[in-house]
Amino acid sequence: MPSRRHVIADDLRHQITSGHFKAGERLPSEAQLATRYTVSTATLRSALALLQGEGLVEKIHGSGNFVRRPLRKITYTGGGGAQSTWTAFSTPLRMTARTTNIEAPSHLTALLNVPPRSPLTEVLFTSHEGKTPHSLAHIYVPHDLAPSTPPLGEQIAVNPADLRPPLSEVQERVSARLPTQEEATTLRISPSLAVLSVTRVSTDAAGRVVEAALLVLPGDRADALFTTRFVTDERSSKE
Amino acid sequence: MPSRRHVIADDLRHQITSGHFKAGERLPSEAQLATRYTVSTATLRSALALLQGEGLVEKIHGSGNFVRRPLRKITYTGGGGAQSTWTAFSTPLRMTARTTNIEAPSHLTALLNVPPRSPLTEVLFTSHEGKTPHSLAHIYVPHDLAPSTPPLGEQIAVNPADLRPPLSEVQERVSARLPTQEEATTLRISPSLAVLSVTRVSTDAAGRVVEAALLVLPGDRADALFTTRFVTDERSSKE
DNA sequence: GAGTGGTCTAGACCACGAG
DNA sequence: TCGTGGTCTAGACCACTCA
Repeated sequence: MPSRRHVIADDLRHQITSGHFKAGERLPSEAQLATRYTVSTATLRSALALLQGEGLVEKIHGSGNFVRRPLRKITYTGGGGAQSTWTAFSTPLRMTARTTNIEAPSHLTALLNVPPRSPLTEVLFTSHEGKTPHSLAHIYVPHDLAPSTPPLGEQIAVNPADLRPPLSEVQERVSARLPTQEEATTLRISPSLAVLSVTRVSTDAAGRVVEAALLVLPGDRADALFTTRFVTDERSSKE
Repeated sequence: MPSRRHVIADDLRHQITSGHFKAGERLPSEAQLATRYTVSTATLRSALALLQGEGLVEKIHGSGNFVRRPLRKITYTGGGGAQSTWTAFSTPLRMTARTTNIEAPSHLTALLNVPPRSPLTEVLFTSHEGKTPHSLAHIYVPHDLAPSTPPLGEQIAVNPADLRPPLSEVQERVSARLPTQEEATTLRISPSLAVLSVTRVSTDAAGRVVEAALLVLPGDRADALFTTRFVTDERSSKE
């Protein structure tokens, strides 16, 4: 049984995908739409909430509902061996980085395998496409391993594969969840739009954790790709 | 500025995590809770919606709101080299499988690299812990490669690593999104609880796609783990 | 200040579940 | 049948944005 909000959401979705409402454009106000569909504002808002969860609409308090600009999909390449953590794009992403020295908070000591309040270098990365934020990364490196020259915008920070004593292992834990309020604000996404969260821990040959990275990617415009190749000898070496 | 629904959600969350409301228990009816907190039912429901998105509460139409039983977290191990797609658990998971022969629908031909309407064997897997569904998997295998003895409940179906001509590559694409209505129903999760979606494509040495698997895991009780080890010789061979 | 979305109310009626 | 959650209304008032 189709509820009104679904019917309205379907109609609006069609008008958006068919180009009747263009990318970046402001939709009519909720009051106008409610009148047009002869529903109450509450019902209309719940229809918009559906589209918001799909990443089609962005609500901006005080100014309106906007058709979300469909951004280039980004793919995070796992395995730690890529040239850069972010794959290359035809349109280069603009990156901003902020480096801080902190003392390891409790939730990081286990991850980095360091004593509490060890000195760390934290790098906060944000990638943008145009004006829209695209992804978020917190990277933590033990202070004595941090590069003296802070990395610039070309690639995402610490790139352990090339710069460092050889890594022995990169472990990436991927999960799906809703964004925290802070993440939703920074990424300018709906609190109801799922994000992909990647926790990457890189270990060197000595077993020391060289880097921990916490990445947050909006679910509608990013995914992660992991490729495993097998040795095609008779010894199918793995593990 | 804390809204009422957040205050209520915080309070209920605390009562759940502190054990005042126990796992599996039914909460007071929405009308009762609304009275207790002196808010309208709409406000109370929006508070419950927050908890639902966190996976703390399960709503069952017609019978009540229940504290969701915190299930064992499952970890999907990537890389295709694990003994079974699902790692072992102290409490074994119950698996149910349903095998069907179908003709490749359009959205699969590209994935499997086969002509339209090729014969495929589809295996639909559901894992359960107790009575609660835990994960969902659609596995597609070209019909002539399908094992004659349908796989049983111990491990997830087609396990290419051991049974088959050696694989050359396993590619896993991971994304985060909200569940479809069907997935939400099957997994008995809230439509607002993010799921982790894994598309795994296994290729053999001849470049033929041997298996495609579409996995859906509830975000609050599953994550995926990818481990990459590097050769610790002087030749840091990768790529 | 005018217009927008955000929160909330106090109801009504419908659909589902279990006894 | 009865109690539950699901949908919806027609407002009110508040908070934010922008000219």
